[in-house]
Amino acid sequence: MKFEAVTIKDIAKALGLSTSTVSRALRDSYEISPETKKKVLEYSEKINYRPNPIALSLKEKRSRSIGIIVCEIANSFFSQTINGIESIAYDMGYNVIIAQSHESYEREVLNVQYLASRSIDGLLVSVSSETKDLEHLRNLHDRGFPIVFFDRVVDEMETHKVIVDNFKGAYDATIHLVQCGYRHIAALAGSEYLSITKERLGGYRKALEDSGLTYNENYVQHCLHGGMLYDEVEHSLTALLQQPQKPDAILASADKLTTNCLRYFKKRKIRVPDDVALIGFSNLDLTDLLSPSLSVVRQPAFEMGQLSTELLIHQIESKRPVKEFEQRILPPQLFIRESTDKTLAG
Amino acid sequence: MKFEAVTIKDIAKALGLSTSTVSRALRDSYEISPETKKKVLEYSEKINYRPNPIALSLKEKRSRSIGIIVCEIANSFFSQTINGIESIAYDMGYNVIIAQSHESYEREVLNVQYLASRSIDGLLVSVSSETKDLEHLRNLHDRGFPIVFFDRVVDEMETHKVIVDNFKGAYDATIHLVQCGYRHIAALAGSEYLSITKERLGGYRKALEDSGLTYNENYVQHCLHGGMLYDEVEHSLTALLQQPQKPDAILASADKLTTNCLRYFKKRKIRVPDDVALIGFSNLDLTDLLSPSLSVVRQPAFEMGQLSTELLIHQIESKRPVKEFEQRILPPQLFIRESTDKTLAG
DNA sequence: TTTATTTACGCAAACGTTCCCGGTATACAA
DNA sequence: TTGTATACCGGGAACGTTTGCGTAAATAAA
Repeated sequence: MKFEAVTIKDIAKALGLSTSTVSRALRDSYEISPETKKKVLEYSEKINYRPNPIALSLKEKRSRSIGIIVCEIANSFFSQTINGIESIAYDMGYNVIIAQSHESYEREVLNVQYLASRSIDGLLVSVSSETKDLEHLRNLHDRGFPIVFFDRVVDEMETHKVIVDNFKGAYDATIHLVQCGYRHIAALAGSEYLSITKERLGGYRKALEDSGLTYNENYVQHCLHGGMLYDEVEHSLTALLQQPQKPDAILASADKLTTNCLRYFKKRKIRVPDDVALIGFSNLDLTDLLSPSLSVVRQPAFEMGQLSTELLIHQIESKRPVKEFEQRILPPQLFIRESTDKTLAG
Repeated sequence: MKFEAVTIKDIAKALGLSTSTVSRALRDSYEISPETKKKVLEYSEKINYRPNPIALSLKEKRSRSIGIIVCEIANSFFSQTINGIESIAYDMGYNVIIAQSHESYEREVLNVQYLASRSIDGLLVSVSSETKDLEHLRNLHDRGFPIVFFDRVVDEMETHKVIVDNFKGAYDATIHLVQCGYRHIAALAGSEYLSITKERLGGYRKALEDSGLTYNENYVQHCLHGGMLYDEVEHSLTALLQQPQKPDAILASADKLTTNCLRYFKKRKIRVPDDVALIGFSNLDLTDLLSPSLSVVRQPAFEMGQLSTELLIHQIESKRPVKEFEQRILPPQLFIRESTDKTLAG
């Protein structure tokens, strides 16, 4: 079933004008008499004329749409980011096309190719946790295609990047644990390939050292899929709890990691924070309703989306190739709740 | 910054052929000799030729993209539905453009116009909770534009519809409450305009009557924004708890309604289920981790997305106008946990 | 050898829009 | 009367692709 829309030709025919005249009348050109303009405007209003964006795209060699690649939209952080992206994009006359990698490198590559072939004007990317090789993106980038990374960025490419201060987030969270009296603090981290993992582990380690605690390699476990798979988390936690000196606190460095941690403890009837404390990175808006309520490091997701989009559209609309790239770092926020603070339990 | 892609003309020029020959060679037409085909294929592979979808769309009068309108992607039910939609759409060579109404009628209308003007081939809609007037959709539908409703459907329009058996979901949940011994069961419902609200309240009422309990109007409260605004929920719950006979159980008929209910009880230190039991519709995947763990009616969101998309694409690709429309009803699933079952408390 | 058929390719129109390059009609000055 | 602005409008190419039609050469049938 095709859906026939009204075109500029229909208007021209109906009014006995040429398409060029109609086009100019619609764009309010000085070359068209007021009466003709009025006729054209009224008639196109009447038959509800809408310019065909496809035809415009073909002529202008731009589609006024941008692509987004994230691992999962069913992740609070990313859905909040997307809200930020949309708010700016729609205001500036762009629409967004969202693609999910589901943390798979293969799907990420396919998505990039797919979006590129759909002639989008730019790309907003947060890489999958499996991504090591960047050829699929470098390819585009080298040809001058606008790409902005957010959250999960890569060092190897020179583009705009918008991240949260992951080092500080993890540092503050760890210091908080130390202040609460925990001395055996383990880290449950995401994929080793990810920038955020490295930065967060860096903050964790520095906080330990600054507190006079020793950094212990065996206290750090990685989950390649960032907690998407419960089994992975279970495996890592079991390993941590089998250490000669059991950890008394855990820093989880991703949303799903944090909640799956809690799920594990609940299953095993391990009490939080009495047996082990838990703090994690999370943008869920019901961490306060969990049992126990969760202490979290929260990221300004909406703002990250907005900022990334502004940078991207700015680059898209820039006349000259952009050579100077910015890296913006936004502050995380720490929320203290029952899962780390025994005095709050109740 | 524009991004120059390689076209069929470039290939033609380089190989000393006409564009038609190149085009046919690429489509493996029988009219082209094997040698020419080989040359064209090799060269276009070498320079990484990708057909321009914009040009194709213009010619074929279809964009191979479908629009989705939901209230909020940061809602588990909808993000799961979108996953289902994407899984089918991408398989069938369509991409999806997502727009959010944020439960605002005005934004829904704008989104419909925007998507329609982007020449999408079809629309997947779950209306906003404010939507009463359907002119914006009927307009398109009357002109033969493919539209499929899911979850929040409207009676007034003849199209494919995919819903969950809301009546049964609410009925089963209410019967469960009765079986647990609750006798004063209130309902916290969403917007009165929504199909799901009516259906769920219908099931609630029937279950009460079948159990020999009287349906009490004062036990039903509506929240126009479906729980998006905490204040609305607070207001409704306060009204319910001020009834002469305080309810001993509540059926919440939307995701945000359910969680905000819990938030309210937590704030007021109202114990669940001891002071009041709570069961709600929800697709969150951590209702088991809440305090107390939540009894819920869960919807097959992913399947709804898949099914809706299949129906839509089928209609888009149908040669003749589709006149016979289906309404598919999927079964909900009941999960019993601590918030209603005192024997599970722990 | 003549005629018919096949093979392999090019030309040009079309999709909807913009915009450069004209053209014509009227008005007014020389 | 001629020249020349000015105001208004149309023709047609272009964006990248597909496709109906035409046609030359090569081959097969007569």
